[in-house]
Amino acid sequence: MSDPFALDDDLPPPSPPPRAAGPVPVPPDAPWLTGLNPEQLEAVTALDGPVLVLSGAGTGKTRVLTSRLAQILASKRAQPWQCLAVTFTNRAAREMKERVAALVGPMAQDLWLGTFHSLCLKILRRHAEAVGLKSDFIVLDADDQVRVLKQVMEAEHIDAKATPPQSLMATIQRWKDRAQTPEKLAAPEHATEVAGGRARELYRLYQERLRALNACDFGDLLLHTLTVFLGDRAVLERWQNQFRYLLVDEYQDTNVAQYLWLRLLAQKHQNICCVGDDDQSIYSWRGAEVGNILRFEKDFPGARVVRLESNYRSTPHILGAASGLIAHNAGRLGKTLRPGLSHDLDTVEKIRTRAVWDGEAEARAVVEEIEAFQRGGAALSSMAILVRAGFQTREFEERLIATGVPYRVIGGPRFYERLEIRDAMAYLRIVISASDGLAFERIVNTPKRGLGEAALQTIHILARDINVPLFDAARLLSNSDELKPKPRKALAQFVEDVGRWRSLLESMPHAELAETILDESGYVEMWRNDKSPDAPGRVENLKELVAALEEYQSLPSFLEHVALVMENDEKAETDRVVIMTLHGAKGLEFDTVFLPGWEEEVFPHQRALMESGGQGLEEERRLAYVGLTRAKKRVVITFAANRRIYNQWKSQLPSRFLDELPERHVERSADRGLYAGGLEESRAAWNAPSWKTAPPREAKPKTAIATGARVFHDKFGNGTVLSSDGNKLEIAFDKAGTKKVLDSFVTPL
DNA sequence: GATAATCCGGTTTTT
DNA sequence: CCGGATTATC
Repeated sequence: MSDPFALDDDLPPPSPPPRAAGPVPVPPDAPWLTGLNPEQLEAVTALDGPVLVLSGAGTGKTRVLTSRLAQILASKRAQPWQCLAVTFTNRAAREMKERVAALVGPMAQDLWLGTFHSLCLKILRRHAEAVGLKSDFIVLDADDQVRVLKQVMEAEHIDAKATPPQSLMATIQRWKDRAQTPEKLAAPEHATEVAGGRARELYRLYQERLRALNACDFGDLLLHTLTVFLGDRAVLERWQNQFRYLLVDEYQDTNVAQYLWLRLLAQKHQNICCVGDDDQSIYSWRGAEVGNILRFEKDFPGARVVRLESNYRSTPHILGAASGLIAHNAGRLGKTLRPGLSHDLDTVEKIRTRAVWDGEAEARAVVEEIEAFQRGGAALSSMAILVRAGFQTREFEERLIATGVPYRVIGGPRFYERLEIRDAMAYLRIVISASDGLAFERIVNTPKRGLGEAALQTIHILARDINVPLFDAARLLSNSDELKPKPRKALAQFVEDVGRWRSLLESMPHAELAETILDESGYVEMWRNDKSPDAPGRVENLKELVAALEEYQSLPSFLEHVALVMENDEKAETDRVVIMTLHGAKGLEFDTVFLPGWEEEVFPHQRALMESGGQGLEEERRLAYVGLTRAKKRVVITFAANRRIYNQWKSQLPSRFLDELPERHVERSADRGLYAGGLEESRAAWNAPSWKTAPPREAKPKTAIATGARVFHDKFGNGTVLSSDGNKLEIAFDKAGTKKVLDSFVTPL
């Protein structure tokens, strides 16, 4: 395999950093410099040349980043637009922008500050032609990506069962993460593993298809930008010259493509400052390379390394527990978190572990504690339940609902990823841009207009033959007699509708236009008539979408925003407990953190354990470290002796991580009848037969179902049997109408 | 082309 | 065992 870090192009040796034209000394009492500890001060003021900041959890890395930006600007080393600051999430970007603005004022507006993807998009818009795109190319989200790939696979007669498009997509993403274009993708060894050896070819075809659609996916934003830089020295130099100072947040999460991107841009001035923590690297499964931290000193010779080890967030017990745990990982860069604040060890709580009987008892225990803290005056929003995986949230939700404690689950399907929202946006897209083939496909027969596979195919063939967008092909077909009268009429109606909406683009306010489109297309109507239980919610969401539109200048600017910012803007906070995954919690902090489910195969997760080489386990351990270090005051870890997984009872073994917590920082307890201890004790207890058997399921007597009987169906609810034919029943359901159903799907009432 | 039955998988997730 | 996605059937 070729070295993914090798760049095709021979880059010029870095020229010595040019003397900045008269940097100005910054007074040491500048507001962003006061109160910094010596290491922080060094990280903030070492402006010239490469700097690597190894920043442990809670050591003030955001403070360092924002202060450093303020320092660069105040020293007049660069104008705001000559500074590039990169984050991974929009949330982090927003926070940084706000905090810099607080220090330097409106100048912050002109910084190049954003996520890798948004910055790449900004750059790529100017050089799109160099990679075969027009500058108004669209950015596909995950859903559209898979749909495109699926089409490619179908055209190539790839068996979708042997190779699910999803998994090939994941493979391609990983290639893109490592900056492997189809051409560069070295060894055939990759290509042979997946899709019957044709993965590489499919990758190439997928890229071709994207280009034909004038579209790119998230990975392409980076990859294309790299291609542009490498393909045109003048362009590269233009950007290298502009960005005199680079700052990178969460550096341990960068993938190879992002790393190369940074290295290219920093080559000229060498003023790059990366902030990261190898112990918080928890995204290797999506291409992040912790190794980028290790490479830094090699690729930027003479780099200054600053370690931030004073923790201003957590108590000494929490830090001790977290440090003791993470010490079990091999190959760390090695940092020690020290308490940066003074604590009275007599009053500070040890972290607590608690053994409980099962998941229900766990939820009860945690919620009881939450209520107790609340009675003690703690805000609910100061407490969080951090789970390993999404399925764990349910029992907590149930318990919180039962006790009436307000809560909020972070994560889950996001607003702009919902089916109805994506459909609605496809309508907006096709109105704005007739050439948006994906949008056309998505809604041409939604709601149903009687345009089936046959009609779609005719449109596709014509579009391909005369090389026009699908919508134009549709227009031509609606005036010809290629199609049968019915679909032809439906298509003509659709084309006319879109044309009418398009003519309103200029004259009608865009939110109103969107409302009109959703109304006249019958799309809202479709959901109003839908009897499924989530239909009313979808209608609500569509209303919300229209409301959200008001906030934007125009439809295109709205769609551009949505392409990159797929987050929910949650409304103003009432006081609620948060439930979220450990991954989602990175970068946040809470007074009290509950860490449930510390059991072997739950956490560390089974799949991580199966991976070879212990890499998976180490990442799980880092995840545990992230969890512990979210807490300011106290941590409560729980683990259950029994857990129902996929509705099957299993007896659980306490997580090995429990044994890795240093005893002096931990207070262990167990609910009545349970062992408090670690692995050894519970191994003995494990085989006790008492809890291995789940209560046997009630056997259902098989009764014949007679005409007129009342029955229940999982999907359709209660109904009355009208007639039967062998094992087939015709049933009039109370809510869902009359259906034909097999008797095995209903139960007599 | 719509609807019902069957199959399959079942961590983490941003952009 | 539950649900989403695919397949099978009318």
